Amino acid sequence: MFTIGKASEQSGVNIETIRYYEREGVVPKPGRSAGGRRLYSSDEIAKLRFVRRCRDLGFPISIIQTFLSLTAQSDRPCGEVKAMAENHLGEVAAKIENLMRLREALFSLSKNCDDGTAACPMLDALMKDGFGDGLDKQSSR
Amino acid sequence: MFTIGKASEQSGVNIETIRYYEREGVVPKPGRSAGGRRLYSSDEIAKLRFVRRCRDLGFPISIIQTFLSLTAQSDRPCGEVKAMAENHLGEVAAKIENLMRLREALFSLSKNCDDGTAACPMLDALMKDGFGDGLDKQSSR
DNA sequence: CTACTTCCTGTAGCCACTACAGGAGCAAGC
DNA sequence: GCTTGCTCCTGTAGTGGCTACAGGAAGTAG
Repeated sequence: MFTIGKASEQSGVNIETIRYYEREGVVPKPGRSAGGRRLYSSDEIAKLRFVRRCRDLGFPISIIQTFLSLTAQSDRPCGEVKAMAENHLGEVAAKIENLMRLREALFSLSKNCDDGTAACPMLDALMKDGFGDGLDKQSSR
Repeated sequence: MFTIGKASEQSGVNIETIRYYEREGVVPKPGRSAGGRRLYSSDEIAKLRFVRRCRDLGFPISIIQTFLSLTAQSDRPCGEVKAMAENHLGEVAAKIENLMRLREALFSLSKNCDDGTAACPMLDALMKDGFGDGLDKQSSR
């Protein structure tokens, strides 16, 4: 059994984040020592690591909770998992496209700026009436 | 002079967001009608539109405030603006790279999933010990 | 026994909004 | 003048996913 510090080290999840996950019910409450400290088994640490990897892949907590309940079943319904993963993959791809359009817009705005001169053409373009209002929101968030 | 609804329409900024920007001091407080309603001039609406465009480009509010104070100066120090824009451009490019790595990871995980079968290899891979802990955080947020 | 580290709970802050609740102002039609 | 319905007002709370304290208790090394 491991204290929260060791669990954090081994799972790669921040201590505060582990407690947050516990509060939110993402992972089950661990046992406690006589002095009231959390004690994690290797299995519980594996679960934390799983959550972190899913977060690194950009899955939201709500999806990860579904994943966790699926991993708890002896048969792991692959179809559902695949569908959610591919849906997320689509979102990631869309985000990439948006960001690439954004990058182009930023690039063409900034390349007109000559260093050092007054009357910045980039700010002017953003102030003007007709300029590109076609960028998607959410793109960079 | 325009009420907040018209200002919202013309600037593309949500009504609630306009009030939020006012509270936060992003844009100056507008005048009021006898009945206490906000009244916006065309200039103030242009400022709101400027903020929205910058947000669409992914600039954080703090940077936009700097932009606004720069546009208020008669000479607009282009060097500074360009530096901030290029810095942001770098961040966007980094985000794209991270997301592309993410997309690859998601793709290779999900393509091993055959629909319908039990024992999902994707979930297995994420549970296992040795699997890729090399993905960057923040990448999809 | 002391100093130091790790842990505990609870709360507040981050970003940039968004979503109410409960009330007031205002324009058009009758 | 009165009603209907729309827009607007303030203030507060919620979103996601953490992160950062404050103030105290437990454990450990010398």
